[in-house]
Amino acid sequence: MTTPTQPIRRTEPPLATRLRITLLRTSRRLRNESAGTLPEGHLSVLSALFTHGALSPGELAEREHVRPPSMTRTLQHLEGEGYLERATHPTDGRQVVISLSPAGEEYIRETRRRRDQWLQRRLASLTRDQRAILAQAESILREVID
Amino acid sequence: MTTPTQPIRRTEPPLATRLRITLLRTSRRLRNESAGTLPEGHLSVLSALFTHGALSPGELAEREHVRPPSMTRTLQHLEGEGYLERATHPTDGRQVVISLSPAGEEYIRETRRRRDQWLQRRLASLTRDQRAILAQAESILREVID
DNA sequence: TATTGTTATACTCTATAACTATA
DNA sequence: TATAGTTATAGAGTATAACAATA
Repeated sequence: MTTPTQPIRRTEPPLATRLRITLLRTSRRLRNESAGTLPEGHLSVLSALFTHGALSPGELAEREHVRPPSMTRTLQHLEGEGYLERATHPTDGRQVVISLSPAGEEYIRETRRRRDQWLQRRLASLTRDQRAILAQAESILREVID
Repeated sequence: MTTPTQPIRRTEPPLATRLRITLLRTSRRLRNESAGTLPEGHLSVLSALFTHGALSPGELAEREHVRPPSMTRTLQHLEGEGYLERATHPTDGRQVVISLSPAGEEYIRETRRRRDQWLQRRLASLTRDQRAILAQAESILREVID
């Protein structure tokens, strides 16, 4: 039993809708590419340390939008895997200073390398003009989402 | 103690790297927009039912890349919240047919509406030419990631 | 007394293994 | 005997509450 009064959709969805679908689909695929089996939240901690240098557990918890006890456990795991180094703050004995170990730095570099490669393989078939459009679109998007 | 031999980076990163950063950042923001507090995996189930119509638990498990017992629990929760309807297969008594309730359909519609609105607000300040570039970029990206 | 971080404990989501019902 | 789904149980990850150490 069909519904003959319902017309087949011919109009293109709005730009925001098209972007939502394609951006979320692309990011899902990108996130699958990784240097190992660390969950996304743990990877995100390594990434923050890679980008911003040494941070305290409290700063990491706030930045990653998790509670301090959750960050404690995440850091314990990452330290056990050898991805982190831990030091005491030079002047404030309460604080702990977390930084990436060489292995942690390599993990994040390798993950980014793999994600870039995944994308690059898909961009390889494009023309110069198509790449230019993607480059311009990236700049536009980066501007408006900040 | 600085490293004076290390030059400040002046060159633009490659296109794939720029896209990776901006697409992942945008998708993270988009995923924050939702009609409620359902976790991403549950939302994804509603979305699959919205797009593909009625599906069995087994089909949903495969499509969502989770194991059948996990899907059973997800469906139990979503059914308890009133987002699903459950029926027995007309010819195969073993199978269960899952479909969206009106509330489930509204949940997914509202989530998509909010995400589109979030994006739309950010696209509002763009020129016609900038929108055209985003539209072309979306088509290009959609082609290459499929 | 306030702040930083950890430990204790519970809840959620997912997994593997074992079980029930139907084909 | 094989298939679809559920129940039993365990393992991650995150949360709140209580605690220890330092400012």
